[in-house]
Amino acid sequence: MSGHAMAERLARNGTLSPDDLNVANALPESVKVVRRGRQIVGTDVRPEHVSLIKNGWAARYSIRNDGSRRITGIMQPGDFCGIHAMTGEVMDHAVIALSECTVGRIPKAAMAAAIGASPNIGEALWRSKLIDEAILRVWLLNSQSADQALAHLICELYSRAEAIGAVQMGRFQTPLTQEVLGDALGISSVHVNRMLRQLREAGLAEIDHGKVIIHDLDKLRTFCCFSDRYLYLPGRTAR
Amino acid sequence: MSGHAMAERLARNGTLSPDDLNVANALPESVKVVRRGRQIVGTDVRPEHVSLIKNGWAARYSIRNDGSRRITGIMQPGDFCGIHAMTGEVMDHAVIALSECTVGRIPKAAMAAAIGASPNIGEALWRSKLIDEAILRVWLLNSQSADQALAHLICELYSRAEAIGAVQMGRFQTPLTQEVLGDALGISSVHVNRMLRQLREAGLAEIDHGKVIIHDLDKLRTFCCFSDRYLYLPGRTAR
DNA sequence: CGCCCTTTTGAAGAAAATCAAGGGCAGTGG
DNA sequence: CCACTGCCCTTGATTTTCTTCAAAAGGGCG
Repeated sequence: MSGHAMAERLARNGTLSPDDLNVANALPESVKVVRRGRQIVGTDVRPEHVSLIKNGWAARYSIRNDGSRRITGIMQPGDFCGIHAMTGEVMDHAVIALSECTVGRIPKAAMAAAIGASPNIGEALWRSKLIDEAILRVWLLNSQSADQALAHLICELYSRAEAIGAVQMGRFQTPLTQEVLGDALGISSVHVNRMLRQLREAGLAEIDHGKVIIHDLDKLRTFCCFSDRYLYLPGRTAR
Repeated sequence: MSGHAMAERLARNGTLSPDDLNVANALPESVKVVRRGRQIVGTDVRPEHVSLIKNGWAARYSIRNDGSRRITGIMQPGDFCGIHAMTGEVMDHAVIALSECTVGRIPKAAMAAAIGASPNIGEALWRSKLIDEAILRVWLLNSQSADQALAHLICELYSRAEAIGAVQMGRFQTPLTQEVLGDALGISSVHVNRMLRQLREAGLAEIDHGKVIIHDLDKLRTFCCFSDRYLYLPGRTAR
C-alpha cells in the first residue's frame, strides 16, 4: 500500500466524495515497522492512534488465564486496529504482528476532526466495525466442526486477499502457521494438521511453505457453505 | 423501562449533556410487542428502524446449513438491535424474542438526524457497538471448556441484569432454556444440563424455574475468571 | 386429566485434546 | 561445506470431552 493508505482504505468501505477524499488524504500518518511476533497494540492500553496495517499480516488475540491464546481476528493489509481510540476506550484485546508489518498511525484527534469534517468517513469506519463484528459472528457460527471451520477460514482469507489484489493463480502468501490457525479456530495445532491433510487429500486446498493454494474453490466453498456476503466486499457494498 | 427509553439507554453508554438529552428525548419512537419465539428483526432485511428492547429478553442468531441454530448474543432490556440500519446495511443475523418483548423503534432517518445534532449520541451508539464486539470476543475466548463457558455466560448475564436493576437477592428472572443456552454456548442441551448440575453441586449457581440463582458469586467468578471490565458498565464507563 | 415443553439421566459413539516421538527445512556458525 | 539449532510440520497412541440416541420424569396450563 502506497501513499495515503488510510484514504484508500476508507474509500473501499464507503462512497467518498472528492471532498471526503481530500480530508482523508490530509490525515497525518506516522509509519512504524513492527517485527514478527511483536505487539502492534497492547491490551489494557488506551490507544492514542488509530492504526492501519499497510503491509504484513497481524492478529487480534487474548490470553486465557491458563496461558493459552485465542486469536479473534486475522488482519491483512488495509485493516484497522485500535479504533477503541475513537471513544477513549481501553483495548480489551491485543494485536500482534504475524509477519513483519508496516503500520500507519493516525492520531486520534486528527481522525476525530476528519470524521467531523466529512461524515462519510465516519460511516466508512462504522462499516468497517460492522464487518469485524460479522466476522466474529461467523467464527462463532463455524466453531462446530473443525474441518468446515478451517475450510471457511481459508475461504474468508482468500476472499479478503483477493479484494486487496494479493491472489495470483489461486494462491496467496500467508505467514499463518498451524499453531496460529489452531489458536484462531480454537483447536489444537495437531488437529489443524489433520484437518489440513483432509482438505488436501480431498483436493480442496492446501497450505504449503507459507502459501495458501486453492485447488477447487467451488468445492471448497460448497464444503463449508461459504458466502462472502458478510465481508461487504467492494462492488457489493453499494446498492 | 418507561418514557424515553432510548434517551435513558444512550445516557448509560456515554455522557450526554442536557442538550443531548433533549435531542434524544425528542426521538420519535413507535412501540411494538413481539411474542415469545417471534422474530424482532429478520435476516437479510435492510432495517428501517433502530430497535430497542424495552422489556423482555431476545437473542441474535443465525441458522446453519444443517438447520441448527447458533445464538451469537443475548439481549436484555435496554439493548439495541438493527443498528445495521444506520449504514443501510443488510442484517447478517436475525433477532428472536426469547420471552414476550416490548420493542421501541426509532426510524433510521430520525436517528441519523439526532446523531448529526449531537455527536455524543453517535459516540454512545459507537460504544454500544464496541461492547457487542467485546462480548463476541469473550464468547470466542471461552468456547474452550463447556463448564467455564457456561459459568462465564451466567456471570455476564448477572452483571448485565444487575446493571439494569433486575437482580434481587442474587437472583434474576430469565427465559433461557437449556436448549437456548446450548445454542448460545455451541454445545448440546444435554451437555448444558450436565454442566448446570456440576455448577449446582459445586454450590456456585443454578437455574431453576426460570430464575438464575447465584449461590456464591465470588467462587463462580473465580471459577471462570470473570471480570466485568469488557461490559463497560456504568460507573466504570467514565474516566 | 392430558398434553406439551422442558429437564434429567443413561449408554454408546464420535470428535478433539494430549502426550510423545520423529522428520524436514532454513538459517547460523564453525 | 557440513554440522548444528530452532522452528514448524507430521504421525501414532491414548484419554478426555462432548454428541447422539433413547427413555423417562416433572411442571404448567388448557
